[in-house]
Amino acid sequence: METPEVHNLASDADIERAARCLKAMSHPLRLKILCVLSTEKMSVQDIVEKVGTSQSNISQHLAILREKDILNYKKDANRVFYYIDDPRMLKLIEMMRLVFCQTPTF
Amino acid sequence: METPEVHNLASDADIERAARCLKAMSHPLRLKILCVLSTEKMSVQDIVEKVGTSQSNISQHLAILREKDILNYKKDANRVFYYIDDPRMLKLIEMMRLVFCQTPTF
DNA sequence: CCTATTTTTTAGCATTTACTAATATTAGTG
DNA sequence: CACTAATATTAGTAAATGCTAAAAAATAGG
Repeated sequence: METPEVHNLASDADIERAARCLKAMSHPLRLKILCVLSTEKMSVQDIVEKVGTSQSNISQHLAILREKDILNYKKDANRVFYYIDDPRMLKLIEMMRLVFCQTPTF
Repeated sequence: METPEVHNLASDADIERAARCLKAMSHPLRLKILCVLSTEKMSVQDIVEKVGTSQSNISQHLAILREKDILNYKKDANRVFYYIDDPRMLKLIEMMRLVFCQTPTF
């Protein structure tokens, strides 16, 4: 009996946090946004063009990522530039690429 | 539109696949199930005890993970043992642990 | 067969999600 | 100020999700 409970995402708090983050990443458009932003800071308009859906839709997805602290942003005059601040998030995205793309993985 | 576009989860197909997988992992109970199974094969009953919700609920979550090919299973008499088959999935879970737990982040 | 145990499936319902269309806000420009 | 461009917000609606409770399958043992 593991009394001290080791289910290796240590605590339930960790689990909740991770699940919330995964959920935020688990929509195709949001994942694509993250991929696009993993290499460069970008304005909403640019994201709209790269990702391809309505401006309103992108904005709503950006809001979700923003609220979950997955994206950060900086206003510049008329425009808003979004970017990924947290190195852990970058690492995670890189990991996804490793796992989900045409990869020999090991 | 799709110019030779590198948004680094290579294709939209990759994105869809990754998003579907992430979505499957993005529920606290399912994530906990995955964590628990990342070290050992386990019967449904054992998972119920480790994870903690109704048996029916666990079974439904297992079905979701199974249908997305995230979990594999083996029947043994009365019982069904679930396990993670894909080494990429194991790698991903390990990654989550690195990113979401008491982490040095790098 | 009858029964007990383990697991899956189903039904019903409340909640959340995602989208479109329309409107509002913010900032720059003439 | 009026006008335009960029972004955010709101409202409405259709679909998906997650849960509980109840019923069904599957398997083993007497």
